[in-house]
Amino acid sequence: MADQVGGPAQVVLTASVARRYYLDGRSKVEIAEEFGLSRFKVARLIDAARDSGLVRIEIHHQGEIDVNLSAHVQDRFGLQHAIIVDTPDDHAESLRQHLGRAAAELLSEVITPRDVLGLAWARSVSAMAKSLPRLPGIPVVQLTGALSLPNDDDCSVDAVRDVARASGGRAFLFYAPFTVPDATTARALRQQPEVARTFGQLPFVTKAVVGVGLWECGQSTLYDAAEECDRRALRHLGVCADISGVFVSADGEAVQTDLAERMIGITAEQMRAIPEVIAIPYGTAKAPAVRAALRSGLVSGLVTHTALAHALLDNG
Amino acid sequence: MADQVGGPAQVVLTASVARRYYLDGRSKVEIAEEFGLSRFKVARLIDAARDSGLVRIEIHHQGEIDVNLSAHVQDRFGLQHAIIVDTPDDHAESLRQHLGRAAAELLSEVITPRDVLGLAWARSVSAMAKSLPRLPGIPVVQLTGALSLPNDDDCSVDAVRDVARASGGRAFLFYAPFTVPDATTARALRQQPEVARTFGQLPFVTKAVVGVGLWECGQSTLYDAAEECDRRALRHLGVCADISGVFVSADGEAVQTDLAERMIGITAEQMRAIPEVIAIPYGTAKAPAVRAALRSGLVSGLVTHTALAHALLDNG
DNA sequence: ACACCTCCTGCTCATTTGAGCGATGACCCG
DNA sequence: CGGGTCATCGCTCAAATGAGCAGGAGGTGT
Repeated sequence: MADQVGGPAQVVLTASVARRYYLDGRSKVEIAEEFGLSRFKVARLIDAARDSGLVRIEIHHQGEIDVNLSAHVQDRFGLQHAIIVDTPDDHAESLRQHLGRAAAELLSEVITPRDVLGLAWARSVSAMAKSLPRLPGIPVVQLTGALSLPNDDDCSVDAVRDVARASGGRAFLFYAPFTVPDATTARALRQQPEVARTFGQLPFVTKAVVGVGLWECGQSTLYDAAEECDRRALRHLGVCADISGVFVSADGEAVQTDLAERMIGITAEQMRAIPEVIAIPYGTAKAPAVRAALRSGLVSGLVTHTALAHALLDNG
Repeated sequence: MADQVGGPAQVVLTASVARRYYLDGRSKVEIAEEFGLSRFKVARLIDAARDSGLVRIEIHHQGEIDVNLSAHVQDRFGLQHAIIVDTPDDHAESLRQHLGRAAAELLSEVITPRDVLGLAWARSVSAMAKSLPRLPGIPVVQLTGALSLPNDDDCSVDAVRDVARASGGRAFLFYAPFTVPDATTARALRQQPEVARTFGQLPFVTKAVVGVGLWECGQSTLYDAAEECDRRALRHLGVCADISGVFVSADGEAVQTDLAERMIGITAEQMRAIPEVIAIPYGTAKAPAVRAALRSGLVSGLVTHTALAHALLDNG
């Protein structure tokens, strides 16, 4: 990379040749004829131009997406898709909107008319649904029950309905909470026609969008909604992340929990059967949970922001 | 050039492929295998990456030389060599030093042991001589007589002697003024052994370095040294530039003058016979003279600064 | 539903390109 | 001056590449 091209005449000649080759798209043979050189000489000049740094090649997208980081993350974690949105902004609301839009673009790009779409409960999923443009007429399946938030403005049922409406496909949805007080109630709820019908579609789901939570206060809506004893119990079981209700440990293993029996939602096995699961996490604090989710192999697509991506890579 | 690559997944894929191709130097076949694509698809992705501006290729030298401008000037005026030094600085003294150094580098690059070097009188030539490193042992020939400047610190004789000493070759030099009061004296001087011997070498000179002056007050040492009647006479003859004593009009034609008979220096024909003549002009005011000199075909190499180069191109 | 239409994909063949090789020439040191 | 050393140059052959073409999928407008 040291500037070892030669004297100034050599530098100018090298630059001219490199310009013709890289910018004007001429072949080396043409250039050789034009400059009265052998094509080998031209090739060596071009090599020298690259080695010396005279020719600088940059890959940079002028949109919101950090392509280099995206590719790096995708490569590092063996993902089918990774979209890293470059936004300095770290307000949760704004972040969610940006990621939602990016995820919507990604989804509408990868979805085909033969897909069956699954949507889990998450604010980021709702944000995505809001930005989603026209989709082919595909079935949309609700993956989890609903969780009420203090300032509740979205819920998965809306998202499923909205997306199904936008696509013109069938909507498999149900009205039930994500968690219930006891396993019996959960079993009963699962027997309900709408729930059973919806969960019966799970094996056919080919693409899903989920959220990821870190099993800590304020980092998972499920955690925040759980009783203290469940919080502690799951922590003791080594739960690190919840992927829209599927619990995994820091090393990516699915964790069996009592809480799961009291939940109305997709299981780890069912999620693993889905060919492509896209997660939309945000906030650097969630890095350990996202790492766990990626290690688990349950998640094959990631839409997030630069800060979290860096956090993932720094200690990944 | 519009960003028409597709959705975010497409963008990331395109960027990954482009990175492998341009930065990692992989072949398209390798990339196709790695990504599970056809090599045609890879080629199209790479084309798209270039067209969309995702891949940006810049050619920029991190030294003093503006390679793009140099190439442009060289191309525009059909020169063998053009070196444009990028210096914001426009103090004549400093400019001369920079250009002198660049010209010295150029000369030491293009000179071969079989060359015969001619040096004209000019401050820039002296500046070059000062920066000139070791040269092969070649003969050095003085092309013109000397002109005394008010604050005289250099003269061509010194330059010739210095260069010859540095190269270890023979020095053909003489001590005579550039201009004398009458043609008879000039003829007599040309008969002098040293002068005759030196001028006898002119047909063998293969490379020469000269200065360029604009035939106006303060833009040519020859003009400044001339009598008012000569100044006017030459202006009426359409003289635009003097190339170390060779007068040319704005359209590049050599101009026959009375003054030439009273000068001890190289003629237009002799200069035209030299395969490579390098000029080292500076100062934007001289642009018309440099254009004339380039048009004349007498000068085939140019070493100058960005401002003058731009001035040349703006109205070239 | 049907035909059309456009875009996308992958093929073939001719050209371009890269890696390695021997020859030539310059340089260095005795 | 002469031998050794090194870099540079252009060639050969095989792989890589680009241009043009035909088939097919998906979308669209009656």
